[in-house]
Amino acid sequence: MPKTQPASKAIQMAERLCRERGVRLTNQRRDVLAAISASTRPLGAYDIMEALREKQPKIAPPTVYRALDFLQAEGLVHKLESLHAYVGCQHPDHPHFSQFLICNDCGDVDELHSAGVTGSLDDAAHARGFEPDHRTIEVVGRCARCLAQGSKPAP
Amino acid sequence: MPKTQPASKAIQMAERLCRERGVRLTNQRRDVLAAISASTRPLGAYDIMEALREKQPKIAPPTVYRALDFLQAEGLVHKLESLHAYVGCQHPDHPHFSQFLICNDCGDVDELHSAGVTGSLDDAAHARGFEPDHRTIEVVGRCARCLAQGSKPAP
DNA sequence: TCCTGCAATGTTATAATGTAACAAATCGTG
DNA sequence: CACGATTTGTTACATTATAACATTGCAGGA
Ligand SMILES: [Zn+2]
Ligand SMILES: [Zn+2]
Ligand SMILES: [Zn+2]
Ligand SMILES: [Zn+2]
Repeated sequence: MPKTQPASKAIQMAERLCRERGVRLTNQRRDVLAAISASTRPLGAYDIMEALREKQPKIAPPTVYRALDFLQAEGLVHKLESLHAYVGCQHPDHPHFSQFLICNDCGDVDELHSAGVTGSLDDAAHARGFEPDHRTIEVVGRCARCLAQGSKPAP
Repeated sequence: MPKTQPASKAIQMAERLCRERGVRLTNQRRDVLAAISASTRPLGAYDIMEALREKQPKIAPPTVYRALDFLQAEGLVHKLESLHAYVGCQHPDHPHFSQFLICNDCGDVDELHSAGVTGSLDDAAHARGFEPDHRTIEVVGRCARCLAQGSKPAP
């Protein structure tokens, strides 16, 4: 199951959340979210720019990065630090901390929300007197499907 | 305690480990490790290049990145993905998975080795049929010292 | 309605990080 | 020394991200 949520659903959800929060999901921001949501893979900022270039031939990096900043702040997309790429959040309607499973073979990304992981990490931090703010938790390996078939479907 | 290990100790340890493993800690690699170990903060690749420029005025990026690749492969340095920077490993003499606590105020980095964190993360991954290979676990927040004094000692 | 202030976007240029490709030097070994 | 393999040098370029300032668009009040 490469994607759990169709792009249109993600947009509808984002519309609703932004309305409720009194923030503006502008056309730019919606288009960037749509590009990310339409992809089965994480997209880099410049990939997104290419995707938007049809509608906006003159689009430039700051436009994309600004939209990404907004979408991240609203919890609508997450950045994968180890890939320099962005994915849509699967549960933007409630706050959460995520962990990401990134398949080395097929490139699929799975978003987890394990309370145990976050809890043990925060415990370890608190034991050093450290107060966590933002967490980056990413695991690279092989997904169930690729382990099963032992091939590399999408290089 | 910004650093637990003096630079000279880190070099000695690296010398020993590389000898035991039959790999070569060349001058380049030692110099890069020394630069990282001498710093109380994570260094970017270009920071390292600047640090080496005294001895080697003509040094270029590939030289630094190659040394970093070697040092990472040997577990002598770790990369902090969220900072695009590198730190020396505090326990290079035995294999381990690390977690990093990164202070937003003073920039200090603490390397943890919590079996609980790694265990719960691997459990969560296995529950999805995922086989972990490499883990990136970084927490940004405020360290004990900065929480205590409430100021920003080194901006 | 029209002004006005702020948020958002456009635009240009550049910074920061990282790699490809090939040549030259160096090292260990027979 | 000759050889192959590893390491380093060198040049050029690719990728990711931001600074700075101009312009546009939207909302709320006079
Ligand atoms: Zn999420
Ligand atoms: Zn896979
Ligand atoms: Zn370590
Ligand atoms: Zn601190």
